[in-house]
Amino acid sequence: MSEVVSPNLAVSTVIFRLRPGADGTSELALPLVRRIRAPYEGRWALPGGPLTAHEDLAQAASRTLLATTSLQPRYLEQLYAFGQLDRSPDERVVSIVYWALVASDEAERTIENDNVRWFVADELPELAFDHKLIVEYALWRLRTKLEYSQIAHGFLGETFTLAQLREVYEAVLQKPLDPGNFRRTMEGSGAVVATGERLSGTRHRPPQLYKYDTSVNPADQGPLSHLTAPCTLVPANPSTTSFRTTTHASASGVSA
Amino acid sequence: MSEVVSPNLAVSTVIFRLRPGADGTSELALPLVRRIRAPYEGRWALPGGPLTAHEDLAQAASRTLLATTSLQPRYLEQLYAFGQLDRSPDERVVSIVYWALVASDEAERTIENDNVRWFVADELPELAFDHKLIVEYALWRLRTKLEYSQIAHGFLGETFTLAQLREVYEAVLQKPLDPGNFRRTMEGSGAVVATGERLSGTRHRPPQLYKYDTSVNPADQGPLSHLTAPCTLVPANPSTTSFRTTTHASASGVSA
DNA sequence: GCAAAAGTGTTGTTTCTACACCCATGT
DNA sequence: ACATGGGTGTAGAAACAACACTTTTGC
Repeated sequence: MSEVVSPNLAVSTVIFRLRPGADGTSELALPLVRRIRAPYEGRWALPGGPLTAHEDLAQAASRTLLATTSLQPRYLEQLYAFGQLDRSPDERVVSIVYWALVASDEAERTIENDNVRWFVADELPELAFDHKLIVEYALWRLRTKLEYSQIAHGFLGETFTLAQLREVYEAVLQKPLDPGNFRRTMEGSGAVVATGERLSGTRHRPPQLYKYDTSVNPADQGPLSHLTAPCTLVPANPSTTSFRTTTHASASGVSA
Repeated sequence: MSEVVSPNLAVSTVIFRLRPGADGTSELALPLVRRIRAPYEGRWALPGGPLTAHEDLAQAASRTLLATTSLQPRYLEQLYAFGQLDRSPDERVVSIVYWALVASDEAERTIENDNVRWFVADELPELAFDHKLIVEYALWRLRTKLEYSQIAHGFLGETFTLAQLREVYEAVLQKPLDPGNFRRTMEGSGAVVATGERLSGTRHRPPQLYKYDTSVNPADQGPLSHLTAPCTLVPANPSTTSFRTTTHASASGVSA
């Protein structure tokens, strides 16, 4: 109803994590917060809030994220600005939406309650505003970008096995991948490098641990890489997986 | 200096056209407008203006575009929202930037004067604000997207020869393409369809005229295709090239 | 030994690339 | 006839996909 010249500006974020699913594989999940005022009171919505005068857009995304869900993402990128006239029933609101990835261990720290909850990405309740459309777009971007960039490690800890990495791809793309070809592709891209350590405690041959080669930053970000993806390099917490790591460098390592 | 909670919201557009270059090939050009007030008075800047309360983001882009350069683009898509704190010296301004393509004949209608001028894309003057960065990003997007989508016809008229289409690719990607392979790729993608007409008046074998198959809309837009690219389908004006078209359907046509 | 996943090798298919060559028109 | 780009054919290279097979651990 307001006749202000400059519409209200808000920032929201679609956050993704992977969590163990029912059938042994991982499934995509995202956190929603329940609205506590009109419009759409009681409905689930994306975490977000108004942009304040002295913060960046990405800063605003991080801040509202932390405030509503207490999450700190490992990857954060702008998704799209939504400004349809009718997206909010009363006032005119333009939302600049970000999307983010968090590692599983970080996601565990969420305090879930009546107003904050993780939902499986393709079993969402009715959402407020146009948030359903926004989530669909974010999902499309995630799936598309996974195939030509190195964002997958946003879901993982500092080190990981190629099987874990493959599981990320399989969960997001929703299709099985050939382990042999996957290994070759990953090692061939140079984006991933063996640490020399191995993971023991599995009931089979201990797999090698890998980490991302941060020096390799292929041209998939564009001239805005320094602007859009400052959070890509946020170091992960030490892995809190239930496996132990041993350090007997094997002969078959790629680069020691 | 303003302490408003909601920053000012502006919309700008990076518009591209192709025009005949010095060496016989085409070159990318974009229109800039001269600023007539502080800050950056006298500097060249992207066309744009404030978002008003009763218009869409894309509408605002179209409106300001028409007002400042009297251009109507054939393709319009959101590029990015720029919101750095220091991008304007005095007030806080968040700019939602679009990028657009116009056909050559449409571009001819620009009324160039002291305050509106086309510049070759990689020979720009000093620009106001962060517009240099914005143009670089738009250029990157154009070049990237050209390779996996069907936006090239945004530069062309309703019908065109494959040589004209190839010229678009060569000018934007700045590298020569093999005519034979280009033809096969284009025909194989199904995005382009022969009209049956041919272009006469050249001093060699008359090439076939093609048009875009509008029914083919591959999944390169995402769930927002209906939202982001409403201008993609704007029909072009009848071709005003200096060639004549004849209509003798030849036997070697692909589909009549 | 057996199961199970790690890791390597191989083969056939598809796609890409370079380039040769014929075709149809204007001059 | 000849120059010029339109249009087609094709052989080699590279990338991809499917799947067999060997290795190393826990049990």
